[in-house]
Amino acid sequence: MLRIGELASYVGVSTRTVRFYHQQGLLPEPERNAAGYRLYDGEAVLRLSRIIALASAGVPLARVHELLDASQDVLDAALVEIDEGMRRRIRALRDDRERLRRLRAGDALVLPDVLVGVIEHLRAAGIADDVVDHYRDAWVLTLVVYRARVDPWLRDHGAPMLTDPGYLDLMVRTFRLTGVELDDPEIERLADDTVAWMVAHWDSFTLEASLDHGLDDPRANALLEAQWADRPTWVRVSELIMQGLRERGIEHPAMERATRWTATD
Amino acid sequence: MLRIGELASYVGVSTRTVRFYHQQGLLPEPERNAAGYRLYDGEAVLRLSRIIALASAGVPLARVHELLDASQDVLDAALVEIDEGMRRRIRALRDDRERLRRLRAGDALVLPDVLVGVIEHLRAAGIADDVVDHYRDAWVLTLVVYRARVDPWLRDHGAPMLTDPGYLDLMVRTFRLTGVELDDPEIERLADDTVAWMVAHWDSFTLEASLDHGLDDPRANALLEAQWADRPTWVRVSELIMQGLRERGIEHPAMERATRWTATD
DNA sequence: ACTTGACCTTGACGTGGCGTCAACGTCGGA
DNA sequence: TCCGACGTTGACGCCACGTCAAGGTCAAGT
Repeated sequence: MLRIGELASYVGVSTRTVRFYHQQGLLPEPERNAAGYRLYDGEAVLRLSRIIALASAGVPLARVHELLDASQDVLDAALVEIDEGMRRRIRALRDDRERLRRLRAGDALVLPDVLVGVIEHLRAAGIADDVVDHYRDAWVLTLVVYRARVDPWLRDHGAPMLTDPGYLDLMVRTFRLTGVELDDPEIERLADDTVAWMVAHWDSFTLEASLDHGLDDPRANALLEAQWADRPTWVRVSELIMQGLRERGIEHPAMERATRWTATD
Repeated sequence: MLRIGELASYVGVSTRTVRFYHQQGLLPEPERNAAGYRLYDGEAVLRLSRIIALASAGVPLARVHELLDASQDVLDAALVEIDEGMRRRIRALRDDRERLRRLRAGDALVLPDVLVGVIEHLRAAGIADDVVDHYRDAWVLTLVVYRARVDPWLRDHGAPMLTDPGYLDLMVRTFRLTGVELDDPEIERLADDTVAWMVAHWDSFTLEASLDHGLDDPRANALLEAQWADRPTWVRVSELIMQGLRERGIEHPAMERATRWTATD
């Protein structure tokens, strides 16, 4: 007859675990010797082995309880279901791991690939880290509050724009302006060039669709605008772009918001 | 400014989670309105997003706490380590799942493939389920108490024996004897044939090595013998085989144990 | 002005599968 | 006889929240 420590070491668990299984009613309490020590036989070893086999496969103890005395058919059906659950858990873990990988590649937060590309481009172009961080944070905020509306916009309009080399150049120029005086002549040149780029490309991804993001939650917008408030040069560029577009006869109700976003994106 | 419910729904967690993060010091307590409601700004959204990004990737909150204000280098190093941990967890889950799969194929307990094959052969040969179960349980017990010594034995000697069609026939005949009278003439015939098989095959996997399992823990052996005690025909076959081997001049200190095991295996 | 119903507050307890004391009794070998 | 390893029960701890309970507040509609 085995004592609890021997039993436990045979099947590779702790004595605490064995006693816990007794307490849960999974393993019947065996006979005791005069001192109150538990004494186990081969049957206990077998039952405990079955419990461990199921539990170590991730089956919750409550299910183990049901399955120990179930028929083979019930057991088989349950095992299929448990296997499916494990498959899902593995996939979830793999997804987590993939997110983690992109969390490294994608600058410590999970952003769509196209934005990660933009951010890397800006860093490679020598834009200061804190400036890029600020831009990244603006996107994170936007995605947090508008994920459902931004995802399709990014796919349909943002991606072609944000991967266009000409537009990326304009962005780099915008970011280089951070902190300069508001009457710097480059600001006006940049706004003009951006308007020119937009006009040249707007046939390909129609104006209205690209401008109307549908970002219409006032509370959320207040958050987002606060994020831009301490970047006056960017705001100035936006205003000039908006003005330039109006001069060319382009108007839209969502334009004020839209130009702010497309210009500094 | 956002209230806690808006903040929580933006980032996709419960209000309880946000309050919990406050309690843990992960997220600073924001200002309150006159009624005591928490009011959040964009910075809180960003910090909470970072927490969620890490936590939902499986990083323990204690680590999240460290990493939130860590340098990029420290963060990167930690993420590599966390990724490694996730890789291990995924592999462990996959192993569990594989064990679960074999737990179904392998008769509700995890046995080496060669034994699963034997058990399936016995079932296919029409041996009653409870008899096969008993045999399987004997193996489970053996593996539980002698895993380290049985695994190499199985690999070197058990596997060739237990996959030999002639030996499998002898096993089927042994199992068919379960429950017959001890003076049934088939018992003696079977013992003779088994001795003949052993003598014919013993050159190929030397006698001593195959007989000496090294199963020398008396407490464990008592368990195992109890498992055989209620199968008198099997024990009788063992004795006759041992006797037959002795008549042919084959002796070994471990023989009594060994023959019991090889004969009824 | 009043109601309604959704939201907010703090605090306490529950979850699962054990780990880890604490405070004590027993066993086996030197 | 003594020591150290082992056994007993009971209670609390862990993690990341979920879920009441017992109230107070807010915004919209009547």
